[in-house]
Amino acid sequence: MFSIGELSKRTKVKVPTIRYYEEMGLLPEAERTSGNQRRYDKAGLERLSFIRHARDLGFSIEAISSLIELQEHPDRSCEAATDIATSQLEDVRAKIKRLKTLEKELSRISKGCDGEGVSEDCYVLVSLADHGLCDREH
Amino acid sequence: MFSIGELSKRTKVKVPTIRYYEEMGLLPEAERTSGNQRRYDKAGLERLSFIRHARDLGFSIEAISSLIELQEHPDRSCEAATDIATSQLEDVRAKIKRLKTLEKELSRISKGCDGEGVSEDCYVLVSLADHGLCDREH
DNA sequence: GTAATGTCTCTAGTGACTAGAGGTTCAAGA
DNA sequence: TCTTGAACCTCTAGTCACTAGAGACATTAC
Repeated sequence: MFSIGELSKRTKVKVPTIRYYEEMGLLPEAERTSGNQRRYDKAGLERLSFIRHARDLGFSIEAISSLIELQEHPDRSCEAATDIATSQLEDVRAKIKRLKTLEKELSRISKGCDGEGVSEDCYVLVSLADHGLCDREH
Repeated sequence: MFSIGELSKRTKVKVPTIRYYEEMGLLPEAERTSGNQRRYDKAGLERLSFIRHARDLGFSIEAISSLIELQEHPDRSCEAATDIATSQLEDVRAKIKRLKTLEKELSRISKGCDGEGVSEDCYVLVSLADHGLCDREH
């Protein structure tokens, strides 16, 4: 059994974040010492590692809740889990697409001014003011 | 002179968002009718279009504040503006990079399970539980 | 026994909005 | 001119996933 600080070190999840996950129901309520401090075991460590891994991959708290629920019922169909993963993948792909468009536009705008002139003539400011100067929709 | 609803239509920025921008100091306090309703003119329209365009490109409210400040002093050096744009571009590139790593990992994980089995054997759940199964750091 | 560090709960703040309540003003038609 | 209904007003609170800080209590090492 180890403390919340120890769990934090091992998982690299900050202490207040662990408490937050407990409050959100991602972690079960931890056992307590007589002095009311949380104590964790291997199961707690594994659960938090799962959460951290999923968060790193961008899954929402809500999605992680569903994934954990499934994990706790090993006999259920895992369709929901693959659905969640697929939709997360689609989200990520959509974000990449949008960011690439932004990148092109920002790069074009940035190149338009070397920062040595005066703001009146600055291509950055001028192109923000006039959407018509953009190459494409974004 | 036109109303906030009209301004909203023309810029495609929602009415509460316009009020929010005013509160944040991005828009100057609007003129009011005798009945206390906001009225805008061409200058207001241009300013809001600038903000909207910059937000679409992912600039923060704070960054936009600085850009507007520069815009209002046409004689100042525009170095700060190009700096802001460059750093926004770097941000976007960093995000793309991270998302691409996620995409690879998510795609690998997704492919590992067709959703037809039972959650105990689900590769999605198993790989979230065991970071060691990942191809690379993310 | 004492001091340092860790932990507890609770509240409030972040960014960029969004939603809703409850009240007032405006513009168009009868 | 009156009425109706849409648009407008302010204010508060909620979103997401934390993060920061206050003030009090517990644990651990010496």
